[in-house]
Amino acid sequence: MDDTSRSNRPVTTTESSIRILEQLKQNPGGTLDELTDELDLARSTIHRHLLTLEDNDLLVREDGGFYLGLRFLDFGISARNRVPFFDVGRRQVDRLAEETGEKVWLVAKEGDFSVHLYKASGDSPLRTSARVGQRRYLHQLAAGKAILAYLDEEEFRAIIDRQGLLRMTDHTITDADALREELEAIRDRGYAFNTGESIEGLNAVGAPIRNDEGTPIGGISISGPANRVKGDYLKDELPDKLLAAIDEIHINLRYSST
Amino acid sequence: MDDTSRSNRPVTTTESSIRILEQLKQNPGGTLDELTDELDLARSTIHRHLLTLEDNDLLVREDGGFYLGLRFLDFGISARNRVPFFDVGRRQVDRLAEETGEKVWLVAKEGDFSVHLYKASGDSPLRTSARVGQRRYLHQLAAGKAILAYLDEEEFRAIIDRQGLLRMTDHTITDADALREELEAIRDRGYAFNTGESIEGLNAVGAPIRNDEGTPIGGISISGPANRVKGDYLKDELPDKLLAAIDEIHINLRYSST
DNA sequence: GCGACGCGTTCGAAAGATTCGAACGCGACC
DNA sequence: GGTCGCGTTCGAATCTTTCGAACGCGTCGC
Repeated sequence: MDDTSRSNRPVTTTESSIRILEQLKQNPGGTLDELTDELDLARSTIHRHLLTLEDNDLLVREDGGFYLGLRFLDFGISARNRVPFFDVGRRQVDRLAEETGEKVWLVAKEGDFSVHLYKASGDSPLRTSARVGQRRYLHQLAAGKAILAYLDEEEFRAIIDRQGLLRMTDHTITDADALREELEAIRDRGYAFNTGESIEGLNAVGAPIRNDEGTPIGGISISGPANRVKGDYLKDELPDKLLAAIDEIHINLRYSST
Repeated sequence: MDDTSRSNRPVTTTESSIRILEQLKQNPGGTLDELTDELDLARSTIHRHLLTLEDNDLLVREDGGFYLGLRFLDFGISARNRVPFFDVGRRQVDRLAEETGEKVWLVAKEGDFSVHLYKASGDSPLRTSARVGQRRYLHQLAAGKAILAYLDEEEFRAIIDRQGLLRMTDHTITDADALREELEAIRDRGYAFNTGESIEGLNAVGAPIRNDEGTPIGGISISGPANRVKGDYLKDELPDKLLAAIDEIHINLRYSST
């Protein structure tokens, strides 16, 4: 561990609280004893943290278990609303979903990850595991690869170094050089494809949302089952519609920039 | 301060972190110096907290300011998804919005408050200040009053004692006895009205969602401008539709209960 | 009706992390 | 070239967290 030796160590108390919250997110309704088993902190310590977090409405106690408080929803929605392209992006996502009938996602880049901001489902009954708020690696998403393609080399390399290229399916690109090639193709086209790279049998097109300086800050993807979303529909029709939506967003961003 | 003397004091370090986050929610993009002014903590202390929170993706640094991280969205959506009636409730809210064309809210009771979980807008262009995630006092909402009406006397009294009856408009009920009478009427009817009690010119009907034991755990409200939403439409038509939706939810809750 | 179990709660002492204030670095602006 | 704004670093003092053990209370089983 290199963090341990750093002179400006993090605030470990806060980190303990965070770890408790993370654990409760993963295991909703956990009890004090369960948390003690899982967390390598003294029972009484965890208890004090729980009391504090409860006092601050960050967690609630129900039916003999602890749960994340809905106050997180306030913080979360608040964070989302401040994403500069959220409002415009959402409108375009709704429009795309209606137009295509497919599942359309709006995502934001934050740190090394893509965060799912908003989804519109069209009328596809497709039930994926994706949920608003989730973070995903950039390399395993259509919109994510589109974002990677427009990052400067330095940041791209840093992200790959830190996060690696985790394999999700047989089609996931896990080789840095192969990814570099792919990103070049994406830059040529202006958009990215995802053919079963995150979920087997799920195809998608993605394009980046970029700020005034051209830095990618988010993206949109249109996805559907591989047996229907393929061929010209996937290669031409969807990208056309997608790019039109992205253009709209970019225009709006230019005008509304402070 | 009576908290200070309590033997089991809260974890003050965590509370400092929370206060920093609250401050950043209120004042997005704040700088270290701004936070120092506002928070009565040493600059270097706040700095260490910021680093820690940043390390944990709870906040991000952008354009020379600190912002809440999108990780909160993950926590928040996660918390919302665990509300037992959320899925069913959302479907019914969508249906009601489509049926009536009005603005429909799904709320949950958490602690002393109502939390806005989900909204469907129908086609009303009405732009209220309400947002998903926000907390409101129970006494100033239609759904909130409906919830209060079915709480046991003990909890009702405790909430009023702790929170009081804050006035929002001239029509807000701020007298405990008047509220008691109103709640009795609500119990007779099975639903509650809100006639400009939270926002001048905004009327609403609300009904409670109750668990197996009859304890209210949430609610639904249908609201619209007073000049249109009034008379028989408000008094009969909307309540009928609302109660039908609530019934649906209750039936679903019975079946899906563990 | 008695004992054991699960769960949350409380306590005091020991140790360890947080807090503080001051000083440093860096860039931008004038 | 000086100053302002902002983030960063440091070491010492102290205040708080942490720990483990014990307590209270309800519930289940016998």
